[in-house]
Order: sequence, then C-alpha cells, then structure tokens
Amino acid sequence: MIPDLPNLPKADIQPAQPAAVMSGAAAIQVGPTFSPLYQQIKSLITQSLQSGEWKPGELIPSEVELAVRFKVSQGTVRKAIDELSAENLVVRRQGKGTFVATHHEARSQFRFLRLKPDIGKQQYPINRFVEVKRIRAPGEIARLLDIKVGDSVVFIRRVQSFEGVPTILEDLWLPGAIFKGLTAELLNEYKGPMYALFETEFGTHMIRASEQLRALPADETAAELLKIDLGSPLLNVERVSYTYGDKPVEIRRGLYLTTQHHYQNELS
Amino acid sequence: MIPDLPNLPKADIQPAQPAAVMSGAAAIQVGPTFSPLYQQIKSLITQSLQSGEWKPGELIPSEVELAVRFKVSQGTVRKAIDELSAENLVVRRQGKGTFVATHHEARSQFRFLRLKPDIGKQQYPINRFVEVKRIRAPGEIARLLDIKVGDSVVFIRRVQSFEGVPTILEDLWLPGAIFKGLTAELLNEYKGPMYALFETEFGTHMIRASEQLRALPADETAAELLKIDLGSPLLNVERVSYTYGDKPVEIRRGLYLTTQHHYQNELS
DNA sequence: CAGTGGTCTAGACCACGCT
DNA sequence: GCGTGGTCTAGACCACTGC
Repeated sequence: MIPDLPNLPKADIQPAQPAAVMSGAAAIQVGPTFSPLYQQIKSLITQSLQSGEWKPGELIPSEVELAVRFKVSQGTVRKAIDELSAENLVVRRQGKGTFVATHHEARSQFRFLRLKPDIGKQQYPINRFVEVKRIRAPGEIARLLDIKVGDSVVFIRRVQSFEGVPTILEDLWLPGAIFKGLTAELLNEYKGPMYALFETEFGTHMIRASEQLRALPADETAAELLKIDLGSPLLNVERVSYTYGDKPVEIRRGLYLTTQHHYQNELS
Repeated sequence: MIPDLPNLPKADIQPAQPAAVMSGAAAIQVGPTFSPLYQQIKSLITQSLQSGEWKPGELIPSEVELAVRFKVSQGTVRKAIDELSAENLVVRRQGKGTFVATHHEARSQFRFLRLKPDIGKQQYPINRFVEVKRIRAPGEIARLLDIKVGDSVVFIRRVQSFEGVPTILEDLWLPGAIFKGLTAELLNEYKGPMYALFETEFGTHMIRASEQLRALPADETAAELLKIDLGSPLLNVERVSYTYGDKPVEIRRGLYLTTQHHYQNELS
C-alpha cells in the first residue's frame, strides 16, 4: 500500500505535468527553439532587471512569488536565480530575500579593480580628472562600442593615486547617447567607483568586462602624469565593459604603474 | 483525501528523515561543526579524487550509485557534483557519465595559458628547456611551496616560442620530494602542457592557480633568450599552482613578450 | 511569529550516447 | 533499449531575519 501511495496522487496530476512543462515552455516561447524552463525564467528575470522593473539594490519578489507568477515550481525559479547569483546579477541573503546587485556596496568596490598593493590592505584610490570632453567616435572606439564612426562619445582622462602616489593613468570612452549629462563637476563630486555613479545617474549597470593586458613603455604623457621616466615599463590594461544583453558601453585604456602594486588573477 | 495523501506516506517516514539527515551528518562527521550534507558528500568525493581512487580521465560512479553508497538522495549527490564540476574537478557528459578532469584534452590545453595572439588563432607553443637541475630551496620558494628552506627542489628554465618567435621565458620550482624522476629528457620527449605530464608521471593534478602580474624591464638573461633589447617592457607573471587540498606544488615566474600577444582576462 | 532563502528527499520524464 | 546526466515538480524541514 504505502509504496504505492506516492504514485497515486502523482497519477492524478502527472498527466498534466509533462504538458505543463511543455505548454509552459510554449506559453513563454513559441517556436522550434527549445530551451530549459529555468533558462527561460532566467531570461525573463533578466529582462525585468534590464527594463528597470527592479533597480540595483532593490529586493526582487520572493521565489514562491515568482514561481506563482511564472506558473512553475519554486525549484525551477531557484535554479534560475542560482545562475543569476553566480553571474553576480543578483545577491541572495538568507532570511531577507534576493536583491539586485549594485556597485554601491563595500563588497563590490573592488570587483573590477584587480590592482592590489604588494604589501598592506587594498584601498580605494583618489581620482583626479585631467580631461572630460565630448568627441566624435574614432573608428576603433566606434567598432568596440558598436556605434557609428563619428557618433558622440564622452572622453575622460583621469589619474588615480594610492596614498598620494599617482599609479593609474586611464582613458575612457563612453557612448554619448547614454551618458548625456556627464560632466567633470559630476565626476568630481562623486566619491567611490565610477560604476556606482553610472548606475545611479545614467541607469547603466556594468555586469561584465573583458580585459587585455600587455607591457608597454611609458610615453611622454604617462611619464609626466605618473611622474616616472620615459620608457618605464607600465602594465597596459584595455577593457571593454558590458551591461545587460552583452551590450558594450565603456572602453578603458589604463596604464598601471606596478612598482608597488600588482594585478591579481585567479585561475581555475 | 487526496490533499492529505502526500502527507500520509511522509508521516510514516518523515520522523526518520530529519534524523537521517542529522545522523547521516553525524555518521560522516562527528562533532559540533555542522555543514550541509552535500558539502560533506562533496568533500568525500574530493577525498576519493585526491587518493587516486578515480584517476584523471576516468569515469566516476553514477549519481545513483554514489547516492546509494553515501545513503543520501540523488539530488544531494547531484548538488555536490555540480559544485565539483563548476570548480573544474570533474566533467559531466550527458548520456555518458561524470569524468575526473584531466589536462590531457583539447578543451583544457589552454586552461592555464592566458596569453593569446593579437591576431589569429591560439595555438600551443614549442618548448625549449634551457636548464633543468635540482637545487636547495631558497627562502622565498620554500615559503611559497610550504616546505623547509634547503629542501630539494627541481628548477626548470624554459623558453616557449609561437611560430618560431621566442615569447615566454619561464622559471619553475617544483618540490623535489614529489617530482622525483623529473629530467630534461622526460620534459623534451613530452609534447603538450607540462601539467599533463605532471598528472601522468607524478600523480599530481593542478586544479587551481593564483597569478600576480606586473610590467618589468628585460634583464640581460631575458634580453638574450627572447632576442630583445635590454630594458624592453615585459609582462611578468608569477604563479603559485595548487593541487587537491589547496597544497601548493609549483612556483612559476614568467616573462611574457607582449608585442604580438596579450594576456586575456574576463571579469564578472 | 511569519517570511525568506537553504537543504533534502522522492519520483517523474526528457535528451543523449552507446550497444 | 538501457543507463547516464539534465530538467521539473511537490513537499518537507532548517536557518536566518526582522516584526
């Protein structure tokens, strides 16, 4: 008897379940391209993040609530959120809920800053903005930002110092269409990571970046601004940053002085 | 009736389940320190990997088999293996089973080699071993390898070339106790990644590494071996590699020529 | 105490690889 | 056809948070 019992209730609702799985999929995504339910849920949640339905730092609906909304089991929602959490798009907090990831947080201050002091504790550098202007996108920048050559881009040049020592000279290019009101004043007023400012002021949340590193000799500009000899070896870091939907929204070209610092990387 | 049915069978076995969960934990790990069952399972599987019960490339028991062995549900084993898979300790293949990760595989050839050509496809470099000898561990090496100063270590110096261009000058230090029969002949006979050789010949599987990067001027040795000017900027990569149990088993100090190549890194 | 995420179980079916 | 991992469900209880 008892060994059969677990199957009895199943026998009543089971026929609807494979149908529910498939029709659930069909209801969400019509067509021949099939993907697991939890991937579709994940994609729906990402869309809500992208659309700004839930903003950085905010609490998103609970797993049970989302399960009801999407008409799937809590386990399926859980798996979708698990992946989003692994990709740092959301942060889970036991007993409290799931929150949209934000760059305003002690924990994420150093998420995209891999330069660490050889000795002592990592701390956030002081910014000095050397130049902020709008220019027409050169070919290479336009290509990387996926915009048209000649489109407006914001160009920023800054020097970052650790304990008074100028250590990073960095040039940035941002699509003018997105970063409309970006001025030197705004940048100077702001403390902390630029990505936090971008998130709050321009609704653009960086979620991923790709970097290419090489060693280069200091040119005249770098030598002057970093107060080093012409030709000194510098770590050149070229970065493309992406927001939701793998859309590139920032180009950086940094020159790192690595006499007292190093770029830390974990391989696995 | 039916709404109650799901609870009835539970009512019979449920009292045993929390006990089973807890006693399962107790059976595996006695003491006050509690950790989730799947973490304990994960740790047990890792021990089997470390002990060599399942060797690199081999098939490990199926999820159901492990569930029976450890007296837990398949879902719990699955979660344990999911994490091991995420850490690249095992590789899952649908329809075939779960395999112990190995460095002998096209897919993992470049896992620890982040240097990519600026143009064209990544390919494996040609090795030239300049020096292979046994020395007494200097202080810094001993500290990093967690051995005693003066203990025997194998020192290797090699130059790696891409398409005939010498690009990487690398010094390695390995614990002599582990790498007993390592000779220049053995290294020269072997094609492909050194980690594959280490795995097969010395039973040491690298699972993780930590790197520190900086820009340095070429010294006389580097200038000569890489055929570049003295003082040319080189990318210096210092690596500590770890095997199971976070045991350090290799130190590398590489000088990368980055005129035609770059070090690729993804941030998230 | 209620609500949230975290763990664990049991059982079903699907997709894949091999024989 | 069978065995594997992959997906999905339903339901239970635990651990943590805040009222």
